[in-house]
Amino acid sequence: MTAAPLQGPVVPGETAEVSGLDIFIRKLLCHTRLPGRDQHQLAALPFHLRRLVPNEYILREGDVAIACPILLSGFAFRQKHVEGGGRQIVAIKIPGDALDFQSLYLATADHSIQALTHVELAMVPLAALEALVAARPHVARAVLVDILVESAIGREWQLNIGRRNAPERLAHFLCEFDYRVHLTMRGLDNGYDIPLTQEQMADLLGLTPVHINRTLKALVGTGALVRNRRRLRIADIAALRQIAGFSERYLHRLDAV
Amino acid sequence: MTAAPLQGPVVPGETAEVSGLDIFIRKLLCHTRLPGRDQHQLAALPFHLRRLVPNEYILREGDVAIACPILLSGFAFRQKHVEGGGRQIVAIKIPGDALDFQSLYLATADHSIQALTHVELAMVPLAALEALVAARPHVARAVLVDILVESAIGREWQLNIGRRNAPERLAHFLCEFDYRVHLTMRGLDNGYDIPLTQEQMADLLGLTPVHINRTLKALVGTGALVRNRRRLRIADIAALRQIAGFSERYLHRLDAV
DNA sequence: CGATGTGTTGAGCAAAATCAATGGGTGTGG
DNA sequence: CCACACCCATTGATTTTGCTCAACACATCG
Repeated sequence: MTAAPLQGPVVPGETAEVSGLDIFIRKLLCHTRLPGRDQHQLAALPFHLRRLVPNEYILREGDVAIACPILLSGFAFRQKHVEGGGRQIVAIKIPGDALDFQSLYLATADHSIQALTHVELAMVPLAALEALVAARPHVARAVLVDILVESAIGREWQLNIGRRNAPERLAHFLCEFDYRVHLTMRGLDNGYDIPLTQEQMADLLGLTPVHINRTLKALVGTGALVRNRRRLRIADIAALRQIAGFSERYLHRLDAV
Repeated sequence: MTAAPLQGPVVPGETAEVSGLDIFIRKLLCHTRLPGRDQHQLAALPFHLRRLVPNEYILREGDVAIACPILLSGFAFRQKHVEGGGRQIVAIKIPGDALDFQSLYLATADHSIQALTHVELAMVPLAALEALVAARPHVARAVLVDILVESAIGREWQLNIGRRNAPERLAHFLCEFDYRVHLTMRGLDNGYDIPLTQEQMADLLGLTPVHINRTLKALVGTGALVRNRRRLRIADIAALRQIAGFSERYLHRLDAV
Protein backbone atom coordinates (compact mmCIF):
# COMPACT_ATOMS: atom_id res chain seq x y z
CA MET A 1 0.00 0.00 0.00
CA THR A 2 2.80 2.42 -0.64
CA ALA A 3 1.94 5.75 -2.15
CA ALA A 4 2.18 6.50 -5.83
CA PRO A 5 5.58 7.87 -6.79
CA LEU A 6 4.26 10.86 -8.64
CA GLN A 7 2.57 12.94 -6.05
CA GLY A 8 2.41 16.63 -6.52
CA PRO A 9 0.29 19.50 -5.38
CA VAL A 10 -3.33 18.50 -5.22
CA VAL A 11 -5.64 19.70 -7.92
CA PRO A 12 -7.40 23.00 -7.37
CA GLY A 13 -10.96 22.92 -6.18
CA GLU A 14 -12.45 20.25 -3.99
CA THR A 15 -10.20 17.27 -3.76
CA ALA A 16 -9.71 14.13 -1.79
CA GLU A 17 -6.93 13.59 0.66
CA VAL A 18 -3.73 12.33 -0.81
CA SER A 19 -3.74 8.56 -1.04
CA GLY A 20 -2.26 5.86 -3.20
CA LEU A 21 -5.15 6.35 -5.62
CA ASP A 22 -4.76 10.09 -5.72
CA ILE A 23 -3.58 10.21 -9.30
CA PHE A 24 -6.51 8.05 -10.35
CA ILE A 25 -8.98 10.45 -8.79
CA ARG A 26 -7.19 13.37 -10.40
CA LYS A 27 -7.62 11.66 -13.74
CA LEU A 28 -11.35 11.15 -13.21
CA LEU A 29 -11.71 14.80 -12.24
CA CYS A 30 -10.42 15.82 -15.64
CA HIS A 31 -13.63 14.54 -17.18
CA THR A 32 -16.23 14.54 -14.43
CA ARG A 33 -17.14 16.64 -11.43
CA LEU A 34 -17.16 14.55 -8.29
CA PRO A 35 -18.44 15.62 -4.88
CA GLY A 36 -15.79 15.48 -2.16
CA ARG A 37 -17.60 12.64 -0.48
CA ASP A 38 -17.33 10.46 -3.59
CA GLN A 39 -13.69 11.35 -3.91
CA HIS A 40 -13.08 10.18 -0.37
CA GLN A 41 -14.84 6.93 -1.01
CA LEU A 42 -12.74 6.35 -4.07
CA ALA A 43 -9.61 7.13 -2.12
CA ALA A 44 -10.69 4.60 0.48
CA LEU A 45 -10.96 1.75 -2.01
CA PRO A 46 -8.90 -1.25 -0.95
CA PHE A 47 -6.09 -2.35 -3.23
CA HIS A 48 -2.80 -4.10 -3.24
CA LEU A 49 0.22 -2.91 -5.13
CA ARG A 50 1.66 -4.87 -7.99
CA ARG A 51 4.91 -4.10 -9.80
CA LEU A 52 5.63 -5.33 -13.29
CA VAL A 53 8.57 -5.15 -15.65
CA PRO A 54 8.23 -4.09 -19.29
CA ASN A 55 6.17 -6.42 -21.49
CA GLU A 56 4.66 -8.33 -18.61
CA TYR A 57 1.01 -9.13 -19.19
CA ILE A 58 -1.57 -7.37 -17.06
CA LEU A 59 -4.47 -9.15 -18.73
CA ARG A 60 -4.67 -11.60 -21.58
CA GLU A 61 -7.33 -11.96 -24.21
CA GLY A 62 -9.87 -14.44 -22.91
CA ASP A 63 -9.00 -13.87 -19.26
CA VAL A 64 -11.62 -13.37 -16.60
CA ALA A 65 -10.50 -10.57 -14.30
CA ILE A 66 -11.01 -10.46 -10.56
CA ALA A 67 -9.46 -7.07 -9.88
CA CYS A 68 -9.39 -3.77 -11.69
CA PRO A 69 -5.81 -2.61 -12.24
CA ILE A 70 -5.17 1.11 -11.95
CA LEU A 71 -1.95 2.51 -13.29
CA LEU A 72 -0.13 4.44 -10.57
CA SER A 73 3.14 4.88 -12.39
CA GLY A 74 4.65 3.82 -15.68
CA PHE A 75 2.88 3.18 -18.96
CA ALA A 76 0.87 0.32 -20.39
CA PHE A 77 -0.92 -0.55 -23.60
CA ARG A 78 -3.74 -2.60 -25.07
CA GLN A 79 -3.02 -4.78 -28.05
CA LYS A 80 -4.70 -7.12 -30.48
CA HIS A 81 -3.24 -9.61 -32.92
CA VAL A 82 -3.97 -10.80 -36.43
CA GLU A 83 -3.48 -14.36 -37.57
CA GLY A 84 -0.27 -13.70 -39.44
CA GLY A 85 1.47 -12.55 -36.27
CA GLY A 86 1.02 -8.82 -36.75
CA ARG A 87 -0.11 -6.84 -33.77
CA GLN A 88 -1.81 -3.53 -33.29
CA ILE A 89 -1.49 -1.45 -30.16
CA VAL A 90 -5.02 -0.08 -29.78
CA ALA A 91 -4.57 2.12 -26.73
CA ILE A 92 -1.87 3.56 -24.56
CA LYS A 93 -2.47 4.08 -20.87
CA ILE A 94 -0.98 6.75 -18.69
CA PRO A 95 -0.54 7.07 -14.92
CA GLY A 96 -3.92 7.56 -13.33
CA ASP A 97 -5.75 5.49 -15.94
CA ALA A 98 -7.92 2.56 -14.96
CA LEU A 99 -6.91 -0.31 -17.20
CA ASP A 100 -9.93 -2.51 -17.19
CA PHE A 101 -13.31 -1.11 -16.28
CA GLN A 102 -14.57 -3.36 -19.04
CA SER A 103 -14.26 -6.46 -16.89
CA LEU A 104 -16.87 -5.03 -14.57
CA TYR A 105 -19.43 -5.67 -17.29
CA LEU A 106 -18.13 -8.12 -19.87
CA ALA A 107 -17.26 -11.70 -19.17
CA THR A 108 -13.97 -12.07 -21.02
CA ALA A 109 -11.30 -9.75 -22.36
CA ASP A 110 -11.18 -9.22 -26.12
CA HIS A 111 -7.60 -7.93 -26.07
CA SER A 112 -4.50 -8.07 -23.92
CA ILE A 113 -3.00 -5.41 -21.70
CA GLN A 114 0.75 -5.25 -21.20
CA ALA A 115 3.22 -3.12 -19.32
CA LEU A 116 5.13 -0.79 -21.59
CA THR A 117 7.65 0.30 -18.95
CA HIS A 118 8.19 -0.66 -15.36
CA VAL A 119 4.80 -0.24 -13.82
CA GLU A 120 3.06 0.09 -10.48
CA LEU A 121 -0.53 -1.06 -10.37
CA ALA A 122 -3.16 -0.64 -7.72
CA MET A 123 -5.20 -3.82 -7.93
CA VAL A 124 -8.70 -2.95 -6.75
CA PRO A 125 -10.94 -5.95 -6.10
CA LEU A 126 -13.81 -5.92 -8.57
CA ALA A 127 -16.29 -6.53 -5.78
CA ALA A 128 -15.24 -3.37 -3.94
CA LEU A 129 -15.44 -1.30 -7.07
CA GLU A 130 -18.81 -2.78 -7.99
CA ALA A 131 -20.17 -1.97 -4.56
CA LEU A 132 -18.99 1.61 -4.78
CA VAL A 133 -20.41 2.06 -8.26
CA ALA A 134 -23.74 0.66 -7.11
CA ALA A 135 -23.85 2.89 -4.06
CA ARG A 136 -22.65 6.15 -5.58
CA PRO A 137 -24.23 7.39 -8.79
CA HIS A 138 -21.53 10.01 -9.27
CA VAL A 139 -18.87 7.36 -9.20
CA ALA A 140 -20.85 5.29 -11.65
CA ARG A 141 -21.03 8.28 -13.93
CA ALA A 142 -17.31 8.92 -13.62
CA VAL A 143 -16.61 5.35 -14.68
CA LEU A 144 -18.94 5.69 -17.61
CA VAL A 145 -17.43 8.95 -18.74
CA ASP A 146 -13.99 7.43 -18.51
CA ILE A 147 -15.14 4.58 -20.74
CA LEU A 148 -16.66 7.03 -23.22
CA VAL A 149 -13.56 9.17 -23.39
CA GLU A 150 -11.46 6.13 -24.09
CA SER A 151 -13.90 5.26 -26.87
CA ALA A 152 -13.52 8.72 -28.31
CA ILE A 153 -9.75 8.32 -28.30
CA GLY A 154 -10.15 5.04 -30.12
CA ARG A 155 -12.22 6.72 -32.82
CA GLU A 156 -9.59 9.40 -33.23
CA TRP A 157 -6.99 6.66 -33.67
CA GLN A 158 -9.13 5.10 -36.38
CA LEU A 159 -9.09 8.43 -38.16
CA ASN A 160 -5.38 8.78 -37.57
CA ILE A 161 -4.47 5.36 -38.91
CA GLY A 162 -6.96 5.42 -41.74
CA ARG A 163 -6.57 8.90 -43.10
CA ARG A 164 -3.29 10.52 -42.17
CA ASN A 165 0.14 9.91 -43.70
CA ALA A 166 3.12 8.82 -41.66
CA PRO A 167 4.43 12.20 -40.41
CA GLU A 168 0.97 13.49 -39.55
CA ARG A 169 0.09 10.23 -37.87
CA LEU A 170 3.18 10.17 -35.73
CA ALA A 171 2.85 13.85 -34.87
CA HIS A 172 -0.78 13.38 -33.94
CA PHE A 173 -0.04 10.53 -31.62
CA LEU A 174 2.69 12.50 -29.90
CA CYS A 175 0.39 15.50 -29.45
CA GLU A 176 -2.23 13.35 -27.81
CA PHE A 177 0.32 11.64 -25.63
CA ASP A 178 1.76 14.95 -24.50
CA TYR A 179 -1.66 16.33 -23.77
CA ARG A 180 -2.76 13.37 -21.72
CA VAL A 181 0.50 13.07 -19.85
CA HIS A 182 0.25 16.67 -18.74
CA LEU A 183 -3.28 16.12 -17.47
CA THR A 184 -2.26 13.89 -14.60
CA MET A 185 1.51 13.75 -14.26
CA ARG A 186 3.52 16.27 -12.29
CA GLY A 187 7.15 17.25 -12.47
CA LEU A 188 7.25 17.40 -16.24
CA ASP A 189 8.50 20.95 -16.40
CA ASN A 190 11.91 19.93 -17.62
CA GLY A 191 10.43 17.78 -20.35
CA TYR A 192 10.29 14.02 -20.46
CA ASP A 193 11.28 11.19 -22.76
CA ILE A 194 8.76 9.44 -24.95
CA PRO A 195 8.72 5.94 -23.45
CA LEU A 196 8.16 3.99 -26.65
CA THR A 197 10.54 2.14 -28.90
CA GLN A 198 10.27 2.72 -32.61
CA GLU A 199 8.84 -0.75 -32.99
CA GLN A 200 6.09 0.05 -30.51
CA MET A 201 5.27 3.27 -32.30
CA ALA A 202 5.07 1.27 -35.50
CA ASP A 203 2.62 -1.20 -33.99
CA LEU A 204 0.61 1.69 -32.65
CA LEU A 205 0.36 3.62 -35.88
CA GLY A 206 0.01 0.83 -38.42
CA LEU A 207 3.48 1.42 -39.87
CA THR A 208 6.79 -0.48 -39.87
CA PRO A 209 9.71 0.25 -37.55
CA VAL A 210 11.91 1.21 -40.48
CA HIS A 211 9.41 3.75 -41.64
CA ILE A 212 9.02 5.15 -38.14
CA ASN A 213 12.75 5.62 -38.04
CA ARG A 214 12.71 7.65 -41.24
CA THR A 215 9.64 9.61 -40.26
CA LEU A 216 11.20 10.48 -36.91
CA LYS A 217 14.26 11.73 -38.69
CA ALA A 218 12.08 13.96 -40.83
CA LEU A 219 10.26 15.36 -37.80
CA VAL A 220 13.54 16.00 -36.03
CA GLY A 221 14.55 17.85 -39.19
CA THR A 222 11.60 20.23 -38.81
CA GLY A 223 12.64 20.99 -35.24
CA ALA A 224 9.43 19.62 -33.74
CA LEU A 225 11.31 16.77 -32.04
CA VAL A 226 14.80 16.36 -30.60
CA ARG A 227 16.80 13.24 -30.05
CA ASN A 228 19.97 12.61 -28.12
CA ARG A 229 21.26 9.13 -27.74
CA ARG A 230 18.18 6.95 -27.80
CA ARG A 231 16.03 9.51 -26.08
CA LEU A 232 13.21 11.23 -27.90
CA ARG A 233 11.54 14.43 -26.78
CA ILE A 234 9.04 16.89 -28.04
CA ALA A 235 10.83 20.14 -28.77
CA ASP A 236 8.08 22.26 -30.25
CA ILE A 237 4.57 21.17 -29.42
CA ALA A 238 3.02 23.98 -31.44
CA ALA A 239 4.86 22.85 -34.56
CA LEU A 240 3.82 19.28 -33.88
CA ARG A 241 0.18 20.25 -33.54
CA GLN A 242 0.44 22.18 -36.76
CA ILE A 243 1.78 19.16 -38.61
CA ALA A 244 -0.81 16.83 -37.09
CA GLY A 245 -3.82 19.11 -37.37
CA PHE A 246 -4.36 18.28 -33.72
CA SER A 247 -7.43 19.39 -31.82
CA GLU A 248 -8.08 18.25 -28.28
CA ARG A 249 -11.83 18.36 -28.54
CA TYR A 250 -12.14 14.58 -28.65
CA LEU A 251 -10.39 14.27 -25.28
CA HIS A 252 -13.42 15.83 -23.59
CA ARG A 253 -11.54 17.64 -20.90
CA LEU A 254 -13.86 19.31 -18.48
CA ASP A 255 -13.68 23.10 -18.60
CA ALA A 256 -11.77 24.42 -15.63
CA VAL A 257 -14.23 25.28 -12.92
CA MET B 1 -45.36 6.04 -33.35
CA THR B 2 -45.78 3.45 -36.06
CA ALA B 3 -44.18 0.11 -35.58
CA ALA B 4 -40.77 -0.79 -36.92
CA PRO B 5 -40.96 -2.24 -40.40
CA LEU B 6 -38.85 -5.28 -39.65
CA GLN B 7 -40.80 -7.23 -37.13
CA GLY B 8 -40.32 -10.92 -36.89
CA PRO B 9 -40.80 -13.67 -34.40
CA VAL B 10 -39.81 -12.57 -30.93
CA VAL B 11 -36.59 -13.85 -29.49
CA PRO B 12 -36.74 -17.04 -27.49
CA GLY B 13 -36.87 -16.81 -23.73
CA GLU B 14 -38.39 -14.00 -21.82
CA THR B 15 -39.18 -11.10 -24.07
CA ALA B 16 -41.07 -7.88 -24.11
CA GLU B 17 -44.26 -7.31 -25.99
CA VAL B 18 -43.81 -6.20 -29.55
CA SER B 19 -43.52 -2.44 -29.76
CA GLY B 20 -41.83 0.14 -31.91
CA LEU B 21 -38.68 -0.37 -29.90
CA ASP B 22 -38.81 -4.10 -30.16
CA ILE B 23 -35.78 -4.38 -32.38
CA PHE B 24 -33.80 -2.20 -29.98
CA ILE B 25 -34.60 -4.47 -27.06
CA ARG B 26 -33.69 -7.49 -29.16
CA LYS B 27 -30.34 -5.90 -29.81
CA LEU B 28 -29.69 -5.27 -26.12
CA LEU B 29 -30.59 -8.87 -25.34
CA CYS B 30 -27.79 -10.03 -27.59
CA HIS B 31 -25.30 -8.73 -25.04
CA THR B 32 -27.13 -8.55 -21.71
CA ARG B 33 -29.75 -10.53 -19.86
CA LEU B 34 -32.68 -8.31 -18.97
CA PRO B 35 -35.58 -9.23 -16.67
CA GLY B 36 -38.97 -9.06 -18.35
CA ARG B 37 -39.92 -6.10 -16.25
CA ASP B 38 -37.01 -4.06 -17.51
CA GLN B 39 -37.84 -5.06 -21.05
CA HIS B 40 -41.35 -3.79 -20.59
CA GLN B 41 -40.11 -0.50 -19.24
CA LEU B 42 -37.83 -0.10 -22.19
CA ALA B 43 -40.67 -0.89 -24.55
CA ALA B 44 -42.72 1.77 -22.82
CA LEU B 45 -40.20 4.52 -23.45
CA PRO B 46 -41.77 7.48 -25.21
CA PHE B 47 -40.41 8.44 -28.61
CA HIS B 48 -41.37 10.10 -31.81
CA LEU B 49 -40.53 8.77 -35.22
CA ARG B 50 -38.19 10.59 -37.55
CA ARG B 51 -37.49 9.66 -41.15
CA LEU B 52 -34.35 10.75 -42.96
CA VAL B 53 -33.00 10.40 -46.46
CA PRO B 54 -29.46 9.21 -47.20
CA ASN B 55 -26.68 11.50 -45.99
CA GLU B 56 -28.90 13.57 -43.76
CA TYR B 57 -27.22 14.42 -40.49
CA ILE B 58 -28.51 12.82 -37.32
CA LEU B 59 -25.98 14.62 -35.12
CA ARG B 60 -23.14 17.00 -35.89
CA GLU B 61 -19.80 17.31 -34.16
CA GLY B 62 -20.21 19.89 -31.44
CA ASP B 63 -23.96 19.44 -31.14
CA VAL B 64 -25.72 19.11 -27.82
CA ALA B 65 -28.31 16.37 -28.09
CA ILE B 66 -31.72 16.39 -26.44
CA ALA B 67 -32.93 13.00 -27.60
CA CYS B 68 -31.32 9.64 -28.10
CA PRO B 69 -31.92 8.36 -31.63
CA ILE B 70 -32.50 4.65 -32.02
CA LEU B 71 -32.25 3.11 -35.44
CA LEU B 72 -35.44 1.23 -36.28
CA SER B 73 -34.72 0.65 -39.93
CA GLY B 74 -32.03 1.54 -42.39
CA PHE B 75 -28.35 2.11 -41.73
CA ALA B 76 -26.29 4.96 -40.34
CA PHE B 77 -22.65 5.75 -39.67
CA ARG B 78 -20.35 7.83 -37.49
CA GLN B 79 -17.67 9.87 -39.17
CA LYS B 80 -14.77 12.15 -38.40
CA HIS B 81 -12.83 14.52 -40.63
CA VAL B 82 -9.23 15.58 -41.05
CA GLU B 83 -8.21 19.08 -42.02
CA GLY B 84 -7.42 18.25 -45.62
CA GLY B 85 -11.00 17.19 -46.23
CA GLY B 86 -10.50 13.47 -45.82
CA ARG B 87 -13.04 11.61 -43.76
CA GLN B 88 -13.08 8.37 -41.88
CA ILE B 89 -16.21 6.42 -41.14
CA VAL B 90 -15.54 5.15 -37.61
CA ALA B 91 -18.65 3.06 -37.04
CA ILE B 92 -21.58 1.64 -38.90
CA LYS B 93 -24.92 1.27 -37.19
CA ILE B 94 -27.51 -1.35 -37.83
CA PRO B 95 -31.25 -1.55 -37.11
CA GLY B 96 -31.74 -1.88 -33.38
CA ASP B 97 -28.63 0.14 -32.50
CA ALA B 98 -28.84 3.16 -30.26
CA LEU B 99 -26.95 5.91 -32.01
CA ASP B 100 -25.96 8.19 -29.20
CA PHE B 101 -25.84 6.92 -25.65
CA GLN B 102 -22.76 9.10 -25.38
CA SER B 103 -24.82 12.27 -25.14
CA LEU B 104 -26.28 11.00 -21.89
CA TYR B 105 -22.90 11.63 -20.30
CA LEU B 106 -20.76 13.92 -22.43
CA ALA B 107 -21.59 17.51 -23.18
CA THR B 108 -20.82 17.71 -26.89
CA ALA B 109 -20.42 15.29 -29.74
CA ASP B 110 -16.90 14.60 -30.99
CA HIS B 111 -18.07 13.20 -34.31
CA SER B 112 -21.05 13.33 -36.65
CA ILE B 113 -23.70 10.73 -37.29
CA GLN B 114 -25.33 10.49 -40.71
CA ALA B 115 -27.93 8.37 -42.40
CA LEU B 116 -26.41 5.90 -44.83
CA THR B 117 -29.72 4.85 -46.36
CA HIS B 118 -33.29 5.92 -45.85
CA VAL B 119 -33.72 5.65 -42.14
CA GLU B 120 -36.39 5.49 -39.44
CA LEU B 121 -35.36 6.74 -36.03
CA ALA B 122 -37.10 6.49 -32.70
CA MET B 123 -36.18 9.71 -30.95
CA VAL B 124 -36.26 8.98 -27.22
CA PRO B 125 -36.10 12.06 -25.00
CA LEU B 126 -32.89 12.02 -23.01
CA ALA B 127 -34.77 12.79 -19.83
CA ALA B 128 -36.92 9.69 -20.15
CA LEU B 129 -33.93 7.50 -20.83
CA GLU B 130 -32.00 9.03 -17.97
CA ALA B 131 -34.87 8.38 -15.60
CA LEU B 132 -35.12 4.78 -16.65
CA VAL B 133 -31.38 4.23 -16.35
CA ALA B 134 -31.41 5.76 -12.86
CA ALA B 135 -34.34 3.65 -11.75
CA ARG B 136 -33.35 0.32 -13.24
CA PRO B 137 -29.86 -1.00 -12.65
CA HIS B 138 -30.30 -3.70 -15.26
CA VAL B 139 -31.10 -1.13 -17.89
CA ALA B 140 -28.08 0.91 -16.84
CA ARG B 141 -25.96 -2.15 -17.24
CA ALA B 142 -27.41 -2.89 -20.65
CA VAL B 143 -26.53 0.61 -21.79
CA LEU B 144 -23.03 0.23 -20.45
CA VAL B 145 -22.50 -3.11 -22.09
CA ASP B 146 -23.74 -1.66 -25.36
CA ILE B 147 -21.18 1.12 -25.08
CA LEU B 148 -18.42 -1.36 -24.27
CA VAL B 149 -19.28 -3.60 -27.19
CA GLU B 150 -19.16 -0.64 -29.53
CA SER B 151 -15.74 0.19 -28.09
CA ALA B 152 -14.59 -3.33 -28.74
CA ILE B 153 -15.74 -3.04 -32.34
CA GLY B 154 -13.78 0.19 -32.64
CA ARG B 155 -10.64 -1.55 -31.44
CA GLU B 156 -11.12 -4.31 -33.95
CA TRP B 157 -11.41 -1.66 -36.67
CA GLN B 158 -8.15 -0.16 -35.53
CA LEU B 159 -6.56 -3.55 -35.97
CA ASN B 160 -8.28 -3.98 -39.30
CA ILE B 161 -7.17 -0.67 -40.72
CA GLY B 162 -3.72 -0.75 -39.20
CA ARG B 163 -2.64 -4.30 -39.85
CA ARG B 164 -4.58 -5.96 -42.63
CA ASN B 165 -4.16 -5.52 -46.37
CA ALA B 166 -6.97 -4.44 -48.64
CA PRO B 167 -8.67 -7.79 -49.38
CA GLU B 168 -8.48 -8.94 -45.77
CA ARG B 169 -9.71 -5.60 -44.57
CA LEU B 170 -12.69 -5.54 -46.85
CA ALA B 171 -13.50 -9.17 -46.13
CA HIS B 172 -13.28 -8.57 -42.40
CA PHE B 173 -15.62 -5.64 -42.52
CA LEU B 174 -18.15 -7.62 -44.52
CA CYS B 175 -17.96 -10.52 -42.08
CA GLU B 176 -18.65 -8.23 -39.16
CA PHE B 177 -21.46 -6.51 -41.00
CA ASP B 178 -23.05 -9.81 -41.90
CA TYR B 179 -22.76 -11.10 -38.38
CA ARG B 180 -24.28 -8.01 -36.82
CA VAL B 181 -27.06 -7.74 -39.36
CA HIS B 182 -28.13 -11.29 -38.65
CA LEU B 183 -28.25 -10.60 -34.93
CA THR B 184 -31.21 -8.29 -35.11
CA MET B 185 -32.70 -8.23 -38.59
CA ARG B 186 -35.24 -10.71 -39.82
CA GLY B 187 -36.24 -11.78 -43.28
CA LEU B 188 -32.69 -12.09 -44.53
CA ASP B 189 -33.03 -15.66 -45.65
CA ASN B 190 -32.87 -14.77 -49.29
CA GLY B 191 -29.77 -12.69 -48.77
CA TYR B 192 -29.47 -8.94 -48.83
CA ASP B 193 -27.51 -6.24 -50.60
CA ILE B 194 -24.61 -4.51 -48.91
CA PRO B 195 -25.93 -0.97 -48.55
CA LEU B 196 -22.65 0.88 -49.08
CA THR B 197 -21.19 2.57 -52.11
CA GLN B 198 -17.59 1.85 -52.95
CA GLU B 199 -16.68 5.32 -51.83
CA GLN B 200 -18.23 4.71 -48.42
CA MET B 201 -16.38 1.43 -48.07
CA ALA B 202 -13.20 3.31 -48.91
CA ASP B 203 -13.82 5.89 -46.21
CA LEU B 204 -14.57 3.13 -43.79
CA LEU B 205 -11.49 1.07 -44.46
CA GLY B 206 -8.88 3.75 -45.00
CA LEU B 207 -8.57 3.02 -48.72
CA THR B 208 -9.50 4.82 -51.93
CA PRO B 209 -12.61 4.13 -53.99
CA VAL B 210 -10.54 2.98 -56.94
CA HIS B 211 -8.76 0.47 -54.82
CA ILE B 212 -12.00 -0.77 -53.33
CA ASN B 213 -13.25 -1.34 -56.83
CA ARG B 214 -10.26 -3.49 -57.69
CA THR B 215 -10.32 -5.33 -54.41
CA LEU B 216 -14.01 -6.10 -54.84
CA LYS B 217 -13.29 -7.51 -58.25
CA ALA B 218 -10.66 -9.76 -56.73
CA LEU B 219 -13.03 -10.98 -54.02
CA VAL B 220 -15.73 -11.65 -56.58
CA GLY B 221 -13.08 -13.64 -58.43
CA THR B 222 -12.64 -15.93 -55.43
CA GLY B 223 -16.36 -16.57 -55.29
CA ALA B 224 -16.77 -15.05 -51.83
CA LEU B 225 -18.87 -12.20 -53.23
CA VAL B 226 -21.29 -11.81 -56.11
CA ARG B 227 -22.34 -8.74 -57.98
CA ASN B 228 -25.12 -8.11 -60.42
CA ARG B 229 -25.81 -4.65 -61.66
CA ARG B 230 -24.70 -2.39 -58.87
CA ARG B 231 -25.75 -4.80 -56.17
CA LEU B 232 -23.22 -6.54 -53.98
CA ARG B 233 -23.87 -9.65 -51.94
CA ILE B 234 -21.99 -12.10 -49.84
CA ALA B 235 -21.93 -15.43 -51.64
CA ASP B 236 -19.75 -17.53 -49.39
CA ILE B 237 -19.45 -16.31 -45.85
CA ALA B 238 -17.13 -19.15 -44.87
CA ALA B 239 -14.69 -18.19 -47.60
CA LEU B 240 -14.90 -14.58 -46.55
CA ARG B 241 -14.15 -15.44 -42.94
CA GLN B 242 -11.23 -17.49 -44.09
CA ILE B 243 -9.80 -14.59 -46.03
CA ALA B 244 -10.35 -12.14 -43.21
CA GLY B 245 -9.25 -14.34 -40.34
CA PHE B 246 -12.54 -13.36 -38.75
CA SER B 247 -13.42 -14.29 -35.20
CA GLU B 248 -16.56 -12.98 -33.55
CA ARG B 249 -15.19 -13.02 -30.04
CA TYR B 250 -14.88 -9.24 -29.93
CA LEU B 251 -18.60 -8.85 -30.59
CA HIS B 252 -19.33 -10.27 -27.14
CA ARG B 253 -22.50 -12.02 -28.04
CA LEU B 254 -24.14 -13.55 -25.03
CA ASP B 255 -24.17 -17.33 -25.11
CA ALA B 256 -27.63 -18.57 -25.95
CA VAL B 257 -29.46 -19.27 -22.74
C1' DC C 1 33.02 -9.12 -23.04
C1' DG C 2 29.69 -11.13 -25.59
C1' DA C 3 24.68 -11.25 -26.19
C1' DT C 4 20.74 -8.94 -27.15
C1' DG C 5 17.69 -5.43 -28.25
C1' DT C 6 17.19 -1.18 -30.58
C1' DG C 7 18.28 2.09 -33.95
C1' DT C 8 20.18 3.25 -38.70
C1' DT C 9 20.83 3.01 -43.50
C1' DG C 10 20.56 1.45 -48.34
C1' DA C 11 18.49 -0.93 -52.35
C1' DG C 12 14.74 -2.70 -54.44
C1' DC C 13 9.83 -3.81 -54.43
C1' DA C 14 4.87 -3.92 -53.78
C1' DA C 15 0.61 -2.08 -52.45
C1' DA C 16 -2.16 1.43 -52.80
C1' DA C 17 -2.79 6.29 -54.33
C1' DT C 18 -3.39 9.50 -57.94
C1' DC C 19 -4.81 11.19 -62.29
C1' DA C 20 -7.73 10.85 -65.95
C1' DA C 21 -11.11 9.27 -68.97
C1' DT C 22 -15.31 6.54 -69.93
C1' DG C 23 -19.72 4.39 -69.34
C1' DG C 24 -24.00 2.96 -67.30
C1' DG C 25 -28.21 3.82 -64.34
C1' DT C 26 -31.38 6.60 -62.34
C1' DG C 27 -33.95 10.42 -61.67
C1' DT C 28 -35.65 14.89 -63.17
C1' DG C 29 -37.40 18.36 -65.88
C1' DG C 30 -38.74 19.94 -70.31
C1' DC D 1 -41.15 10.31 -73.67
C1' DC D 2 -36.71 12.08 -74.33
C1' DA D 3 -32.60 14.71 -73.01
C1' DC D 4 -29.72 15.83 -69.69
C1' DA D 5 -27.30 15.69 -65.46
C1' DC D 6 -25.45 13.41 -61.85
C1' DC D 7 -23.73 9.79 -59.24
C1' DC D 8 -21.40 5.75 -59.16
C1' DA D 9 -18.62 2.24 -61.10
C1' DT D 10 -14.84 0.92 -64.08
C1' DT D 11 -10.42 0.84 -66.25
C1' DG D 12 -5.67 2.12 -67.59
C1' DA D 13 -1.32 4.53 -66.84
C1' DT D 14 1.68 6.38 -63.70
C1' DT D 15 3.45 7.84 -59.26
C1' DT D 16 4.11 7.63 -54.43
C1' DT D 17 4.25 5.89 -50.04
C1' DG D 18 5.54 2.74 -47.24
C1' DC D 19 7.25 -2.25 -46.99
C1' DT D 20 10.77 -5.85 -47.27
C1' DC D 21 15.18 -7.53 -46.93
C1' DA D 22 19.62 -7.09 -45.33
C1' DA D 23 23.53 -5.44 -43.20
C1' DC D 24 25.59 -2.92 -39.64
C1' DA D 25 26.21 0.17 -35.46
C1' DC D 26 25.60 1.26 -30.93
C1' DA D 27 24.10 0.78 -26.09
C1' DT D 28 23.08 -1.60 -22.28
C1' DC D 29 23.26 -5.36 -19.30
C1' DG D 30 24.22 -9.63 -17.60
